[in-house]
Amino acid sequence: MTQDAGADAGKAAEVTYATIRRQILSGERASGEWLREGDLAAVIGVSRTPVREALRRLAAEGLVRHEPNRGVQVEDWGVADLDEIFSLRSQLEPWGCGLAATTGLADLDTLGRLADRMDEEARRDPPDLDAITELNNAFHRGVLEASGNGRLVGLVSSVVEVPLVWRTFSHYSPEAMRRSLAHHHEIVQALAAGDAEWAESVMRSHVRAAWVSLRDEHPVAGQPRIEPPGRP
Amino acid sequence: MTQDAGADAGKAAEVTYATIRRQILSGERASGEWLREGDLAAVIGVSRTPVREALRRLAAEGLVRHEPNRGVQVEDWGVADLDEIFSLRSQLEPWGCGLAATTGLADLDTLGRLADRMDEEARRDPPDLDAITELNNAFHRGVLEASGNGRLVGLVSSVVEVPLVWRTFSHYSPEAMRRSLAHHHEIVQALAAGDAEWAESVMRSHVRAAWVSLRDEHPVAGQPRIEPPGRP
DNA sequence: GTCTCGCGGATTGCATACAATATGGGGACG
DNA sequence: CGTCCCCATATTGTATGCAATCCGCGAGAC
Repeated sequence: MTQDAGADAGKAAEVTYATIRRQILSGERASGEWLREGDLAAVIGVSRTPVREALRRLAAEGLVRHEPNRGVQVEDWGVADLDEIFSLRSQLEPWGCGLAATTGLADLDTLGRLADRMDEEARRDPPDLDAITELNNAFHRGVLEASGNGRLVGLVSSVVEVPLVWRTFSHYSPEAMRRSLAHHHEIVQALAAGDAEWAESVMRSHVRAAWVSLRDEHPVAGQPRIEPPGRP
Repeated sequence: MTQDAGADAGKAAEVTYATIRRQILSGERASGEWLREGDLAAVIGVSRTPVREALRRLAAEGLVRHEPNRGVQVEDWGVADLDEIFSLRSQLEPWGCGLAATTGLADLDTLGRLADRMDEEARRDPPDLDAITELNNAFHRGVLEASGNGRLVGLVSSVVEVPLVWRTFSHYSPEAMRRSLAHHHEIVQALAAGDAEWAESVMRSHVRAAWVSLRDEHPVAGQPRIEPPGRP
């Protein structure tokens, strides 16, 4: 009864997977925490079998680490991971965004509405960061889907599904937030104009601005700051 | 007795996973084929539990498709997938190769030896395509590992692990084969010179040549040929 | 003749019982 | 007093039994 709410999908493995995944991404399960099959089974109200299945899926996605005969623990992430993730994003997302400008697949109305709704949520006091996060992820996914390359969507998703990154907006300053929201509208305009280079460029700015914002929130004393690479 | 050979690793789930994965990549399991848990368990000599675990892992990696309450079937791939895969590769691998030129992480001796051994295998009559495939994959992995971005290695691996691509060399003409082998040596030289642009450029040529070779081997009558995108 | 309903076999999904393995502490020995 | 071994315990890995679901086929009604 702990989590199932009213209408469970009839699939124990699925709700187990969704529950644990959500708990990890929200930070409810701390990095390094051991996930015992028995405990999870008892809490969620299923047997160990679907729990094992869920843990294997999460391990394949890189959210948890599976040590044979030892158990499963939540993966831990640091600034080095942030650099890996964002250097990849700043390579893939601008490219996909540029493609999306010319495929004609982009649903500009939907993307525009998502950007508008993010503006609304941001104006609330206090802003609903979870809602903004969800809208932002939907926006980025929508852009990449318009690239026409389904694997690109999956790759970027698998890379950004990390607590630090997933909750990007929790770390934004008001100014960074405003700039990010403005980028979204500019991206829609670039896509509408069918200008691949513009679209690519805005998305690159968007991603790299996020990179810097997150880096500033996660300084690691003693570790040398690695500046985002760039052309002189 | 079917597959376990002498020294099984003591882990039924692991050997099951490895067995099925190898069968799919080698083409032994055809696209669209249904993988019944019971059958696999009987053939491999384990119970259904580790089989289910292996199938879930393979599903998470995209090698098989899992339909709830129906079963698992081998994913089927076509020319469209080839285009997705190679447009991604021609974006990621050259970038990673360029990075590898300046990180100083590249083990040039090992990479050089891999390229040499591929030459040797190619000179045999007939060439051992499986051996060449293995060496080639090790070479590409080695280059990407030298980029210093571990996630890049995983991403590219997950994308190229498709039968059509995995056995790239089975479709090469002698000329394409020679050119490909020459590229490997040139990549090592570019890395040794620390010239990122050279390294990136050679890898891009290498990947795009492979793209064209594979496309020519998998023409689909009736479907319009989509030329690889390129700048004028 | 065609459409619908219901039944039977096959297969997956889940739960539970048992076996294998790692961990930590206590005691004997040097 | 320190070290090593051994066993108790917790946890994972595997096997098996049962319930739920899906698919195909055939009988019956219109």
